[in-house]
Amino acid sequence: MTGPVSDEPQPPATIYDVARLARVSPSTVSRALNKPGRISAQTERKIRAAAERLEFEINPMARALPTGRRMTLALMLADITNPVVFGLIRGAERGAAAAGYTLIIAESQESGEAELRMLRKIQASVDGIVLATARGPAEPIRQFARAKPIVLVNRVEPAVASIIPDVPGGVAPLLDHLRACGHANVAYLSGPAASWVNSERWAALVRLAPPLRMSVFEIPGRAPTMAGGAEALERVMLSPATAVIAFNDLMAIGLLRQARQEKIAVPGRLSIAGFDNIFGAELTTPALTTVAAPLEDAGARAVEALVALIEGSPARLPEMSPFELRLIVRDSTGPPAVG
Amino acid sequence: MTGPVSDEPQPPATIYDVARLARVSPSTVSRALNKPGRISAQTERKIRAAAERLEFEINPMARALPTGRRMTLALMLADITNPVVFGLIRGAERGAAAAGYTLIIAESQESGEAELRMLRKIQASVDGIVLATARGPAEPIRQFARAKPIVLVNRVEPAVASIIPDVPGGVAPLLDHLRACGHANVAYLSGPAASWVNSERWAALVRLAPPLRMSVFEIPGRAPTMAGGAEALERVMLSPATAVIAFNDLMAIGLLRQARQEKIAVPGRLSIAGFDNIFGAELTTPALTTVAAPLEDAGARAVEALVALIEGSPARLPEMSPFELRLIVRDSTGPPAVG
DNA sequence: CTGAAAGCGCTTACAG
DNA sequence: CTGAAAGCGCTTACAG
Repeated sequence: MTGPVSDEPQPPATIYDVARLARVSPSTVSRALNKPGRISAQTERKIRAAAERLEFEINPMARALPTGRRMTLALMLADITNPVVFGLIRGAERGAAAAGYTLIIAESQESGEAELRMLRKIQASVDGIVLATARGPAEPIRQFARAKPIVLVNRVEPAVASIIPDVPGGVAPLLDHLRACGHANVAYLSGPAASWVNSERWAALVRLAPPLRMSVFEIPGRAPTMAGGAEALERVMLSPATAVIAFNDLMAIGLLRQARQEKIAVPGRLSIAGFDNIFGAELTTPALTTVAAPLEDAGARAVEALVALIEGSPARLPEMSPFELRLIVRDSTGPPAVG
Repeated sequence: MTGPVSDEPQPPATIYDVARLARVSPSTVSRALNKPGRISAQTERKIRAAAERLEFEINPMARALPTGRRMTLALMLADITNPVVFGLIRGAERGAAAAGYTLIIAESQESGEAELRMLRKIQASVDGIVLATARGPAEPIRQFARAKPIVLVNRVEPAVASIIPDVPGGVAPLLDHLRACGHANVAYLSGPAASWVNSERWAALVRLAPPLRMSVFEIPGRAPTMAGGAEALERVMLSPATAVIAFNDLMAIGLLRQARQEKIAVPGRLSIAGFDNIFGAELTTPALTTVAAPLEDAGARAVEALVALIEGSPARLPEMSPFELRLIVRDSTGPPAVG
């Protein structure tokens, strides 16, 4: 009396329905669907046929309860509207799908407190978390990592798995390029103080500039956005800089457009470079010189590492080599005009 | 013997832990946390204090089982890398957070089959689905909508809630603008055949062009991407068109850049317009004329409607007025050069 | 290889 | 207002 599958809405089939149709016990259905091979071939066939007929899909919530495995991962971002995160999202999404996990996206809105709140809230819903642009203090993050698999992107904390860029490897060629163009005074238009990448980039500049006989100084950005970049123009023009390295492409584009609007020649009067190579960086006039990061790849690798952490031996952190940065020279950098 | 909260990783507290600490039964804890007011104020205070002390966070999977409420929504997209979806994602994310739901993002990769597969897969994990760029056939979608709350964006199906743009309201001003510039032959560089918006735009052109004494014809796009737009240039130049309306900004930008590369004057020889006003549309040279859609707002409204469907009376569909489109004239459209 | 039973962490009629 | 009990849909030792 199971009846044919009708067109009318029906509650989704459970393993009990499948069991009844296949004339076995629910436990056997569970085994057949989870560990193929541990069951007689014939029984398994019967069960699969029944499951198919009833369009059975396992209820992930019900499975999660006894096993603790939610088959869900979270990607935590500081700001989902920044184009830089698209690659990360796409890569993480692909990686999660490949490993059979569902991905949820969470946003901290550039706030360390919101970050912690979200972390706490989603904790019970996910098996692990990729913390892509952590802004919060170190201690809570470390504690979280002890309780639940976490992979950091663009940040390092002792005893927490992380995947980071080879920052000096990206900054050096950029600085070389600017030096070769003839720049001696370079401003760094900085990003969020809580950003690890921001500090690292500044540190790399400080270390690499002197040997090249270049001066560097920081112009603090108000926000890592186009508006933040545009606002900085005034201070840039007051400074001795002939070239600006911005924390990210968004700021670089904002600065570049503001300069164009004020008839300041780019790159003649001011060379401008960014980081990330976001969508849009090649669309500006002049097209933006930038340091590209393989973010999609990084997102995928972060998820892979996370899955390894979840499914593997909890003892040791996965090995992760830094990802390579690549200088893309376009038209927004060049020799300073003389005079 | 509950002991102080230690720094070491501990399994998350359950309502049983809270109950023990507060010296009440688990049922009372559940009530106190879910329906404040139905419990004596004193007991409730005790329970809240205990919950706080243990950093209790309700286990959403466990709650979902008896209630069927997962507090999770899905946003289903055709392509997560298209910048046009960012607004949608952001709006949906905000809407979901505001209503206390978690959002998961799913991607169909422009395939109707993958769409159905994903739909089936996530069904048990979510309370409802925003289907933002449905590409699949109508019947399965309608069936799904009968079993589970669904809100369509950019598509209509009988008896399924949906939120759509006022397409003619966006196409008309664009056509007027091109007519005023002096264009008589306009090509429509089309998008995916399965896209409702694509058909509607074409339909609007067909209806609105003749009264303006304009000719329109379709040039089929291979893909709704920059590459798809670039590829179309050859056929555009073979045609009598002096202006092209592209299915979306991505295609318009691809076409525009290809034209620039081949030294074809934009807008002199070819005026180009797109739809959506994505990030990047104002960065091109010339800046792109486009029809902007309030996608963030649409995403938020779609989620609101979905939540209404989930929590409200299941009988009637929420009323939803179409969202307004707005022509943004920039520099990629203008009078055709004579000769 | 297969089944009966207990349990995952909640909620909610049902009593009191 | 509060508690004991049953049940949500699974999984997994434990027997056989």
